[in-house]
Amino acid sequence: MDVYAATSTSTNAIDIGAVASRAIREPRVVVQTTSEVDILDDGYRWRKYGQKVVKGNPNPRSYYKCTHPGCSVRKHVERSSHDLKSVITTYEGKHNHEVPAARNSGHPSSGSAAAPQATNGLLHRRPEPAQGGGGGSLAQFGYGSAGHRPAEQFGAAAAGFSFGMLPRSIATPAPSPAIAVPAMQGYPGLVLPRGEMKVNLLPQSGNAGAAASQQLMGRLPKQHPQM
DNA sequence: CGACTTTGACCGGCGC
DNA sequence: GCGCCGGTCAAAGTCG
Repeated sequence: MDVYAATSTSTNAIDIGAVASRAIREPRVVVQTTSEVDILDDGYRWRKYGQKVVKGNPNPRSYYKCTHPGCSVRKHVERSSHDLKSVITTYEGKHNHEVPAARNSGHPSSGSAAAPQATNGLLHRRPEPAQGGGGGSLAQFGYGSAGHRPAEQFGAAAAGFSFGMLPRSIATPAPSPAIAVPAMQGYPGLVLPRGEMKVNLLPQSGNAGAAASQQLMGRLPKQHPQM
């Protein structure tokens, strides 16, 4: 269970697939992160609008909406039932605005702004310690679209999405281990706080969505042989 | 005072 | 046709 966490080689995996289960035209990005806290601030402002306990998972799933006017991006956050350290965040839609400069990263120059803990994204009230028991951060991205232009759309989505947990402004100078994925060099916005990141581009574009999800979930309990 | 979280109820879709 | 489940809304309450 704590294999990847213990190895200090926290890994973020990104799975990009097309979820064809639904004819949604909004890009869907699933980010799986290993973290003590379930609030990963990606730089955007979110308003929680609901929480529900879904079947198959004792942990409640939270629903968030981007508070920016005109931006209808939604985000679902739920903790893995098998691994309490795993937090699965699902983004739906893409932001049509810049990240509000005011969160934890207003002034990259100051340096302190991108403090390691802030990187993790603690919101106002959340006394919980970030990454207490050796949480690396394993993030897994699953990308679903209508099923057309997988890679292409991914790029668009990723870019428009900023895709990361951090505004690209501090992506570079951040003293904390914010790493841009080499494989994702095409997407400057793609950054994750601490940990490495692995990108798995699922070649399919037809309907591996379900498969991808399944795979995504399936690999939770069992770790990757490589990680 | 404003912004945001919380919680229960309500609605729509799907499966049996 | 009924029941279950996931998702969203809206009102109240809390915190900064």
